[in-house]
Amino acid sequence: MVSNRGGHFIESALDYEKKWIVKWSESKIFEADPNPSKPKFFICVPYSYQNGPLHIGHGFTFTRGDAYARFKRMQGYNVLFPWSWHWTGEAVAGTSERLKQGDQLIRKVLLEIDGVPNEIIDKFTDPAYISKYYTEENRKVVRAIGFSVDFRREFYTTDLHPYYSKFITWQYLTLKKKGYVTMGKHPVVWCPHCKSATGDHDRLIGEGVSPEEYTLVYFRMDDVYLAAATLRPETIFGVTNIWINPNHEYVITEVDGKKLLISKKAAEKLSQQKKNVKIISQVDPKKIIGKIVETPLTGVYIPLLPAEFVDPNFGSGVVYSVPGHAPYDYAGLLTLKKKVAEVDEYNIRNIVEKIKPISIIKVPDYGDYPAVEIVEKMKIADDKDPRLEDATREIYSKEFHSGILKENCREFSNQKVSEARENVKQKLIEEGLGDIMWELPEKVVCRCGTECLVKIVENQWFLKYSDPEWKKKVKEHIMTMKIYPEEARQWFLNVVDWLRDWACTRKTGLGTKLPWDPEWIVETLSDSTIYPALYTISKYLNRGDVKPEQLTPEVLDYIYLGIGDPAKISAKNKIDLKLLKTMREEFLYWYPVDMRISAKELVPNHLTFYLFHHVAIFDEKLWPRGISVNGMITIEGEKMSKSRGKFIPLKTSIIKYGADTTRCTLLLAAEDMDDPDWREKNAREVKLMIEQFLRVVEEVAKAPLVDETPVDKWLMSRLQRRIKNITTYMETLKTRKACHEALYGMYSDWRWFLRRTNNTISRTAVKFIEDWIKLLAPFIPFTSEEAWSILGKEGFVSVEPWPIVLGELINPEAELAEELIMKLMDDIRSIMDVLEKKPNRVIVYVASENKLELLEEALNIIKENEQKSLGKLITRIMEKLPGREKQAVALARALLDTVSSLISTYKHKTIIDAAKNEEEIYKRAAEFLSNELSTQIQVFKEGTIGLYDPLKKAETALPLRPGIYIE
RNA sequence: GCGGGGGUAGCCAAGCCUGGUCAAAGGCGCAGGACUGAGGCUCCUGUCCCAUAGGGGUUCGUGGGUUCAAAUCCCACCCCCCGCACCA
Repeated sequence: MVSNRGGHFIESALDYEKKWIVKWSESKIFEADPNPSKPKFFICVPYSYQNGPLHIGHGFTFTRGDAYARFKRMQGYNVLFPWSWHWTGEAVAGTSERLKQGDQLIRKVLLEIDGVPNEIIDKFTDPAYISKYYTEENRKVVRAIGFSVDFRREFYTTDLHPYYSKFITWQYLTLKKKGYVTMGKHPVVWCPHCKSATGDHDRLIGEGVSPEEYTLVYFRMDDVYLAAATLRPETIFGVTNIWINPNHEYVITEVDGKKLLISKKAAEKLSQQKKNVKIISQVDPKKIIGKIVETPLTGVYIPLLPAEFVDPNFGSGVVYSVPGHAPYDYAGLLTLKKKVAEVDEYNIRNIVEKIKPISIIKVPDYGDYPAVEIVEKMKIADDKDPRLEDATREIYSKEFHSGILKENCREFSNQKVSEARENVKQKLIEEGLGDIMWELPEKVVCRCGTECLVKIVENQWFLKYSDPEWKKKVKEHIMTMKIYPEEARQWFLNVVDWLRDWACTRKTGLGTKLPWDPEWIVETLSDSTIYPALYTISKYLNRGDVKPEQLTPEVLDYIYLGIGDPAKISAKNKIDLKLLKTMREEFLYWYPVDMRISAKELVPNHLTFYLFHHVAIFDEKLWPRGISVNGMITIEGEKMSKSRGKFIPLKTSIIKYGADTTRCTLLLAAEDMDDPDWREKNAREVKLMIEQFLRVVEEVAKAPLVDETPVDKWLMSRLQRRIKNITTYMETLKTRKACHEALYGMYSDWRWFLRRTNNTISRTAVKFIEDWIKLLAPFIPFTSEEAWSILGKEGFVSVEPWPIVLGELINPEAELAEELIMKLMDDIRSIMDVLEKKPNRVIVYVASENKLELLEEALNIIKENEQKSLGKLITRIMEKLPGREKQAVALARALLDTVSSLISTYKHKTIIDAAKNEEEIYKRAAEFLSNELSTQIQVFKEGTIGLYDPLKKAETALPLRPGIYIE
């Protein structure tokens, strides 16, 4: 067990961050034990592979998880947020191997990017040491960034860990028992030199290339079959001849009792894919040119012709020719017809002349012979033209997606090309006239420099994800889960559909041995599916209450499945009965997992496997309840890459900016499945904002308080809206919006408040600040704790109750009044801008009472028929204000604008009341406005006797839209 | 190719599901002003084009369509990112 010692903190940028790490740790507030009086919430993130330092990409996902955990904790849930480390896999072993071989590049990356100290790097030749080293390092980072983890439950994977492998052993025995693990074979990209599968990361050339399935089609020539490899077996109805390359070596081999004629290279390849491949004899290809062979299924006799475009290193080195539908084949014929000498040498002139394309596929946009058409259209003259690749791709794709076999295709006639392909293949194999051959579509070269080929690995263990019943259960469960964002749900469903059996064992690397076949190790993605269940009991194991060897399958059967008699199990395994029952209860208390948060790259693999395994093993009510996925980090707009230096360890940004700034910058970077972009500039801005927040709190803490200010009601009302929004956003994992509103939204309200009160702070305003601190606590917990203590509060804000909306404090009247003031200020300003001169004074004319009816009219009209409201309102205005017909249109439009902007936020009555109080509202704000605008503001009501109104602006006044005169 | 996501003003990035309140939130950058010994920080104002009274014009990848009304709905197209298996 990796020790759980504290005290080794990395240097954070900020002293107060270090302080709170210690306080949290000492107070144990994040350690979670079952508490029947509280609702539980189990949240987790996938553990990270320990082959390098945690980087800001991890930071993004994990901070979302932590923010959510903190939010739920403040909401009163008993939150379990555990942590562990993934050691399983082959990559670390690869690093060790490369280091042993003296690979300077890997050494450089380890030293310079990962920051491994020079004096210990030689120990990295031991894979286990690497994972151990990073686990120790990364634990410090997890603490430093303030994740609210219950560290008592920590573990790491593989059989290097005393009890993890016991858990995996139980898991695989259970899966096997239920029939979800089967044995089979599968093709892999293989290095003949290294004698191992060559994964993407182990390749010099050919990243992303995977084996493709070709069909071998057998053309009989006496007792030998020419085995042509094709991606399009359905085209054998259009075959006119066979191509071989006369300038290369061909052999006759015996495969499964049949004699096949293929290129020498193909025979070597095939020997990796089939048992008992024997080379019987060499064949001189020149000597068989012109011979006639029999087509399978149709029995048609066709000739064997020479073609240089046939690559003997690809496929079987034998190609059957379909000139009507394959551009290469048609071009091959054209070429051959021009090579008079060669044709005569083989004495095949007669044969060649007679060959005509055969049309077998109907396809839109083309006639009977698409290959002929495209070759002619592109003016391709011979089979060496590189554009044949494009032509082939075009025809291939077109025919696959929209082609239908014609009447001359026997029982396959009228089938879609996409269906017929599979059917013809099956038929050929059934009849013993075909087989499957795997081939790499592009060259792949192993890191060792050897060219790779495809090998069929035998006796491989698979997880049977193809099982339709299993799939069905998983899909049904996906339909009922909480998935954020919603778009991910369809993705999951697609993945389940598409998933094939998964090779779940490996021969090399770190991991846990397959219990019934210990020469295999359970593969990395397959040993990390239901481990959240282990968290529920791991604290007892870490404490030594249960010894690893006591974790037998029957003990785990009881804890996780409730199978067996606890008394007997207790006696047999010498586990205290009470403890055994406690573990069962604790598992049932925490399970299921309520929320798992991860990057979207894990949707097609880990997260889906996670669902499959839970569905396979546990009772339905223990299946995962929620998943949230997020995007993947880019750095300054570019993809993360160690070799290009686009890599920022979390530790680096914590040291540079502090933990809270790092957290907040990440959270603000993206939402849903969008990819967050880390920009140093953003981090600097966020840091300033956090400092500003702390300054605000300090000022409030010192400020003399008044009992009340006129905008308190407004402030409290705004606060309620903010609480509501932030809470809703958090509930749906909209962490960016939530964090943004908590930081910037709250700040903008606070600024307006200070402006309006001329920096006077009331007791109510302190309440606003308190809630602000709480609302920020999930995102910037260190700063929030610090702020909480600056305010003189006891305890930890991390465990304070989350603010709830107090309905009685929602005050639309107050909000609308402020909105009117802002609007008036804007209007006055925009006029001042146009005037471009310093005004002496501004007079505001509030509409007279008799215009209130117009407002009401406008509200009703909009409500009832939004379509012709303008016309109606114009009519009403003309009735109401006779003699003002000229202005009616403008007035109506202005009124409608004003009203329609308010109607969605405020109730009818609120708007009317505000209009009634309009004069009062402006008069109360007159001093404020005068200061803001640096001029004298006077407020009068339209119709006041002796009103000073040189521009007749009072007449233009409408309710909620006063007339303005500037001089 | 298949599947998923996306293209919004100088940049980043909301809005799109539930059409009108959108010239379009917020942040940055830039400009002006306040504060300051000066700066930094902070605060205010402006930042598509035109306009000497709160106005008008043209914008949300491209092209069509639906609608009284479209960044928002529908169709087609172009472009970008991610995953596609034995790799964590």
